Amino acid sequence: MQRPSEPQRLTDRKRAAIIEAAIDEFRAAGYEATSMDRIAARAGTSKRTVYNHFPSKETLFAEILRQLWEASIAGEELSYRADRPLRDQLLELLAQKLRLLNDEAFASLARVAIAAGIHSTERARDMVARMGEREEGLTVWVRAAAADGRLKAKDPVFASHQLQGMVKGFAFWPQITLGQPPLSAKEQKRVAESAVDMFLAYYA
Amino acid sequence: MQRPSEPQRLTDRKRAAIIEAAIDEFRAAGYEATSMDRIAARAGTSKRTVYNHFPSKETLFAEILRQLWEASIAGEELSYRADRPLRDQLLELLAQKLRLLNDEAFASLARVAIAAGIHSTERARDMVARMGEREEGLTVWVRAAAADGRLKAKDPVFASHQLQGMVKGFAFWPQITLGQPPLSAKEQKRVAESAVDMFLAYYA
DNA sequence: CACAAACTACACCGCGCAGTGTAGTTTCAG
DNA sequence: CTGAAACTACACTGCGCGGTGTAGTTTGTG
Repeated sequence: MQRPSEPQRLTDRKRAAIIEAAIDEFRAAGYEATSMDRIAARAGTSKRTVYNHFPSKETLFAEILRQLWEASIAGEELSYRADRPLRDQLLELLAQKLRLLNDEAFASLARVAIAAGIHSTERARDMVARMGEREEGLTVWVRAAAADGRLKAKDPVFASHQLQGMVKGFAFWPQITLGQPPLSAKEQKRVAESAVDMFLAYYA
Repeated sequence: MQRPSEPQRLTDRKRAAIIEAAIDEFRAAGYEATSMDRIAARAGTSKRTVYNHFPSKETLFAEILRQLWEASIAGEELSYRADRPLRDQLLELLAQKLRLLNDEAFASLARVAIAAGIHSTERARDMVARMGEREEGLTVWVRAAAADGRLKAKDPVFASHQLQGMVKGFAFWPQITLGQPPLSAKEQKRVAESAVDMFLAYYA
């Protein structure tokens, strides 16, 4: 028996190496500027092997996006609890969100996906659908708290987007679009607490 | 005498046509995927003429960025007034901001610039500097209001980023990265009012 | 109207890329 | 140990790109 992280079969190792190399290259240079020759070289395989695994650059790219997406949605859902303070629950929710946003795997996905989506309308459509699901965590919580009478948010989707906007403005967009460094633990705490307090000052 | 929008000299008309075509092409396909042949064709000139005006694709691209940037900073500054309600002033500030975010010229710049900056670190550095200035309008207002004792924002930069985050989460990032349609006047109003009220509930 | 400046068509170069075909070598399960 | 499956090196095609050079035409000013 072998650990799945180190596959025994040569073909699996090669495939993994190709995907890893492709992630690095696409992330560093984007879709257009990345060549299959470079990917093959970095993966330590022949170009032919790359094409034996993936029929085209487009296919390989799609697989990368799929893998990164799956890697990024490992987080578990936190559900509303009527017996706990709103502030504590929201802070936990945001902490989870910030953990995701600061995760390098997720950031890679976002950069590559956004870069790809900016130009290709159809690719952008794919993203819209997927992103929608991911936002749900916070939204359902807000909806539950509102239904419980503890938040006066008439539109949970709107309210949760407001809250997320405040966080992403510090912890996501600058890192994705301007290559800024991720937030430190201290900064994360500050951003989350301030956002939650402002949110509750208005909606509680 | 001739209107500057329709230059008389052939060479000026050609140059303008090239720039216009380049904006369209770069916006539609990004830097890498746009070819000089296509730009020339769309501009209705020969490729040689393009190269007579701009020594390289890179130069042309830089000029596009410069032009779009200048077109986008037409807005005048609104300064803090001690004799007016905070809410009214903030709403005006945000309305101005939303007007800019919804402006097609600005959106074009942002899309092209972000697409360019995502991969090239040096290009991203340029953007950081420029964007910084642009944010200043709201920040100086917050600082003034805080100095006047009407806002308890200890960190004006942080507070103004929070406010902007809420707005951009609806009116900027979805449009830039996911190709979503701009906000209607009604939606803009809602976003601005809700953001300002939340902001004041916390900081006033 | 002459003439310089600008534009055009077009051929051309070198390059790197996506993708293929082939002939030979390595891997590894039965 | 055998043999199929997988990998490798490498040569090659076709294409589009950025950029240049040239010879001839158009434009518009003095």
